[in-house]
Amino acid sequence: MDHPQGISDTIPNPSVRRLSAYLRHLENLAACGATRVSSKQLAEYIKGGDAQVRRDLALFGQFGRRGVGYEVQDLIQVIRTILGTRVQWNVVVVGAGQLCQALLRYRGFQDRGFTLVGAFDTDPRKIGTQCGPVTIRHIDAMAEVIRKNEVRLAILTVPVQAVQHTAEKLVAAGIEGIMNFASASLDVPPHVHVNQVDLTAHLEQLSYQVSNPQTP
Amino acid sequence: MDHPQGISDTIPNPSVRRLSAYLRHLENLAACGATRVSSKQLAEYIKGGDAQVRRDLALFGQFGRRGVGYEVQDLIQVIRTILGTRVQWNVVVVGAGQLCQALLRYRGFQDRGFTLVGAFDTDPRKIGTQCGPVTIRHIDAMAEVIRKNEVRLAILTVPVQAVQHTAEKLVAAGIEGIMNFASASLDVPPHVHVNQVDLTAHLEQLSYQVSNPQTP
DNA sequence: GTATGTGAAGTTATTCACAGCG
DNA sequence: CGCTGTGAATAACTTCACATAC
Repeated sequence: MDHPQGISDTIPNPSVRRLSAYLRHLENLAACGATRVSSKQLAEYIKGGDAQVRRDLALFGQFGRRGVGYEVQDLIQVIRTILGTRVQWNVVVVGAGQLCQALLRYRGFQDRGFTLVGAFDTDPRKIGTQCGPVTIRHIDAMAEVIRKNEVRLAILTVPVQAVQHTAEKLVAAGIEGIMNFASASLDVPPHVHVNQVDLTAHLEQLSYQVSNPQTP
Repeated sequence: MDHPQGISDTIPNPSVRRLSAYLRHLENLAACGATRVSSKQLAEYIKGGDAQVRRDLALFGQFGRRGVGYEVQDLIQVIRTILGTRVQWNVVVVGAGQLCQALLRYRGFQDRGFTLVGAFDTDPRKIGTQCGPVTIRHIDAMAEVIRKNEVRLAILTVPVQAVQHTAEKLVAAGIEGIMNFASASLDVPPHVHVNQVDLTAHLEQLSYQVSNPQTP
């Protein structure tokens, strides 16, 4: 389906990823009291070209002013609308290790549209522990928490052996998006989206880049 | 410069990222005792096509056997050679919060070529704390640790306001690659590589995907 | 039969460059 | 003038399809 104006309803994946980056910079600018921003400034933030930025933003409408730039607050709202984070998302964390604790205590999620409403584990020693704003509960209580809080997103920080099995529980409970920190590919139904976060891979990319200096 | 055989000495960025994913799957396979793998199997892991996998692997030589597949151990060695992780890298962490603790206690880095040799902060209450295998030290001791251990990579987990200033200290101490968890773009000399890790962005991608079901 | 390696074709994404508006 | 929005050109990446080897 085509939109009346030249607005595509299918946004290229690289653009969607960059939208998050723009949003981070806009948040920083807003915190500093800036009201306007140019494609040039946003381009510097993502270390890309200004044409790239304008293309990305033009994908879903025209709200820059020629000769002037973009309104910071407007752009924040527009990007949050695209990303779906003008509404608050409830999120659960499964696997109550150190990483889970770090995530639960991290302040940034809340302001950006994500509320961590529960954390689960099977280890009896962890259950009952208070961790930031939530208490660790047994994984058997998970489905109920997900249903009652209309949770659609989950963060998986369980060990690699447990990850597929846990993902299945999440899917059965109605979860539609999973951020997975374990190094295993999840087998889930097509309507469930998985986002793999591999911290080792990030170090490996650096190792590659540092070992191959010609790489730009 | 061209290589004698059809081997490019410049590997496309998406391919380098996939190499890490292949490596994770190969590690899993090796742990299960598998000795061979096909492009089809690797493709399933990354949810891509088998031609893609073969292209990626053919970028740096031919070591599959037609009609058979690839040797798991060989492939592990080859990919680690490309990524530069057959040698061990010493890494420091700056910013001794919860995330730092999670990273220091994470077992996966060591086996994959990364040894965390130090962690630093400015908060006097944190200094002296034992955290996994290392003790938190004052940031003034950082340059010496980096020099003595020939550290080239660093992980930044300091708050966003401190990040540029801390990055400069790292660069001055000779660091060449930075994994940055703060939502700010670092201004560093061109020989220093930065890898931005934005956990909020990952949730935003999921939010977008879940909100736009038609997206494949 | 099975699975790789790779030209050729196709697709997607980025950059150029400039018209158009403030 | 400055900065956006965008066709047109370019570059990057992916997929097809098949010869080749086991």
